[in-house]
Amino acid sequence: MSDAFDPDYDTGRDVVVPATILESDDGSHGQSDRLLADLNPQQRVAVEYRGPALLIVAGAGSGKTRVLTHRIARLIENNEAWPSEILAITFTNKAASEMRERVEQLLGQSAEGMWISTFHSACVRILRRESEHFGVTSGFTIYDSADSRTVIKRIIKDLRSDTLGFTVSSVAGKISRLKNDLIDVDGYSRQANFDDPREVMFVEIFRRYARVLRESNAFDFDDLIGQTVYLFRAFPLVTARYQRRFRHVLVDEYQDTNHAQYSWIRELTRPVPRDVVEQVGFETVVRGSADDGNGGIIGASLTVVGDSDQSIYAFRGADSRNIGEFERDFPESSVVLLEQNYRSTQNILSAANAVIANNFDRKDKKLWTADGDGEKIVGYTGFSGHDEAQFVADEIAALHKVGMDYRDMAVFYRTNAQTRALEEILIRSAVPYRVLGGTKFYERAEIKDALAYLATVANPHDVLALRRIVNVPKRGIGSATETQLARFAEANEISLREALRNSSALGFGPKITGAIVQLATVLDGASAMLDPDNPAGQSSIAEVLTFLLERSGFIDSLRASKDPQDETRAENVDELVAVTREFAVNNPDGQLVDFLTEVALVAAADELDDSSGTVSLMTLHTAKGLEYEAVFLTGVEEDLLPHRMSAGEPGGPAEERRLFYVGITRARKRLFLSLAMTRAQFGETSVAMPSRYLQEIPTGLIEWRQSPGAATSHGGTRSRALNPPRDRFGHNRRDSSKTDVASSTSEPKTAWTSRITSKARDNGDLELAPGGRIRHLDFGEGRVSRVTGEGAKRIAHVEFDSGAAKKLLIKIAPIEKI
DNA sequence: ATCGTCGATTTTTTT
DNA sequence: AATCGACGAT
Repeated sequence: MSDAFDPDYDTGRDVVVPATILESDDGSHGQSDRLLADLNPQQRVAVEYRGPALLIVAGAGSGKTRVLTHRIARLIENNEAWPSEILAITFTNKAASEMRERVEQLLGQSAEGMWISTFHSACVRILRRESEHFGVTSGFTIYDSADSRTVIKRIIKDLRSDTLGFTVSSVAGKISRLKNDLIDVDGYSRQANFDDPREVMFVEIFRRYARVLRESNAFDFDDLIGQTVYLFRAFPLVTARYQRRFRHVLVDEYQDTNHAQYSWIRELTRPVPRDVVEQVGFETVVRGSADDGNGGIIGASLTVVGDSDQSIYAFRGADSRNIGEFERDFPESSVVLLEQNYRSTQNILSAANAVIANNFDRKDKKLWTADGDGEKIVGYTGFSGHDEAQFVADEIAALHKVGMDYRDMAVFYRTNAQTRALEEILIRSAVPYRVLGGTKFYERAEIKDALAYLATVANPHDVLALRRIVNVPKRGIGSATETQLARFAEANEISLREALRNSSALGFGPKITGAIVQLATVLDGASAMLDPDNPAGQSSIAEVLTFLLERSGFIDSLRASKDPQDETRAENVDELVAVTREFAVNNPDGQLVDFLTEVALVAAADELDDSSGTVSLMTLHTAKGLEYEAVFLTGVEEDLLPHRMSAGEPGGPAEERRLFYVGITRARKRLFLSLAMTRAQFGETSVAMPSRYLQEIPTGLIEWRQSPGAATSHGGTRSRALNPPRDRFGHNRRDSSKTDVASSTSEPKTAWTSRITSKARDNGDLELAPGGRIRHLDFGEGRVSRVTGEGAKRIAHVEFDSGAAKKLLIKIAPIEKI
């Protein structure tokens, strides 16, 4: 995203009122009717209403994105606003790009100049522009939560605060909550009780944390919002440029905004008083409608869309009261209610309505559809998590058989840990799937290492990044050496980076000194490659990254390693280089910091690739805002949904219910609710109880393939009668006898386990290494050339003696070592 | 400084 | 089950 943005730019061009505006007063001109034609009456009001503030209460699937995009398009098409006067805030990057696309589609032109982005992206953009007002440079690093935790971990260790019961997560959570409430160290200490040693310690931790970030020229996620609010409040003249530019502010998922985000919106939509206008001395005249008639500028028009029933982020500071109190906060506001649902069948909606009705402190709202009841919700109680997973896999296969695309199906779960069983079974059942937001690509250690190299180049002050790579690959720089370097830097008041360069003065052994100086040279060399004054010209990000990876020895150490996983890691790093190239194509003017920003702000749902043709697996949180033809909501059990951890928290069970509600309302045609009677966790198996939320669904809406009661009282025998095995997947038939033999020793005498194991062979963790020989049932003997992938998805690349080269999924391929 | 082993601890959700 | 940290051996 190139930043050719200037807040003063082009808002004032429109001193002449376009003729279309005069015409539009009676709402009857032809051109824009196209934008209203396919809207219901409420949606129309939401699109056409003009006023200082509008709250659109949009039930699930009621077409809120449609309303927002049409509203924006209409503002533009009617010449009520220039594209640059629009600011639309969404929750994820995916939602933002989707909205941009749809607006462009409606307008038939590019939406250039509009800001359609997430809170965090918008804040980064503002902060980088205005960084001169802070003690940071525009090249600041963004610390993700893992980075924050690393910093906190070191502080806790240094201060030995674990003796007072401080843990990384408790401190990280508290700091995050404070920042979301716009409370900084000083603000906190003002009301802290200093008689309490824990309080004193916390203040000290908080203070050090803030200092580390400041010295590292870094912001954490929460700072991005909080510091922007601070900027808005402290520098009215700066803020006025944004307040003047953005005449129409639209916010999606308003129920998930926290206090900092709320304040951000508040500041941005404030009127600009006359004296500020005069001080700034805007060169251009403001659009007539923004003139308050007294030399000032009226506040921007604010449109928020939300549904308090879908508020599922209270745990991290989201305050759905923001939506409840909108009318009080913005006195001249209006409210539009969207209840007609265009997504799901009535059976699904009735279930959702019945469940959410149990939350008492809500405005009553009932979703309805004109599209009929549809099929019943299917319920299934498995005996174990694996049995449940098998049900999911079977139903997916059945749906696929009758023509449903894999990409139209999704499996939801409360916790990421539940993916294990699901993945195992889906692999065995040959169902193509993707896990969204599991261990993300950018969270892998080797990727974070490579990115840390880039971060040290982009931001030489970034101590965390430098410390991360100082001994990666192993250079013989252990903690002792590192501590000495840090002390040296502090004593001489130089940066750690500078200390590295001058390390020969420290009297380390020649080997270590050489390694340190070599690292400093590589980093400086990379910096030079990006120097705009470099006579050789600036290098691309990919070139810099490749330079760093090669000269530092990082990539070689991975390639030379004996650990077979390092080969995969090297491939991941190569993949990262490819990502930088792709970034350069999409962002011709993109600088290194822009790349690092983009990488830091990707969310789980952003990974979604609609064209992938696979079933999507994700947590219920990630699922918000998405929809699928068929949805499998798994693990509907007590202690899981609602989660055990939510029980103690005030409002916890209600929030969990909303989570369940969000899951239900993602489904268009088919909804499957499943649970297991026993679930493995911490490596132990415990008994699970059906979720209380299940009882809240009218019994007539669910057709139980195996009800919780039946599963308990009749053991496994009943399940097969009710749920006869379907035939599919003939490809393993030939070695089925072998599988039976292998599993017969340990197989309990219940029918349900055999349902799973007889399906496909399982080589489990068969160890294969490059160079090894194997025999394949069909292809004969061959040599393994390499092994890629991890866990259940490990793939052997085999060159068969017949000459054929094949890639085989190790877990299920009919192969054996020879 | 690095590697290996043992034991503790973990799992709620994420921009 | 799997990761992480502490500790001891090399």
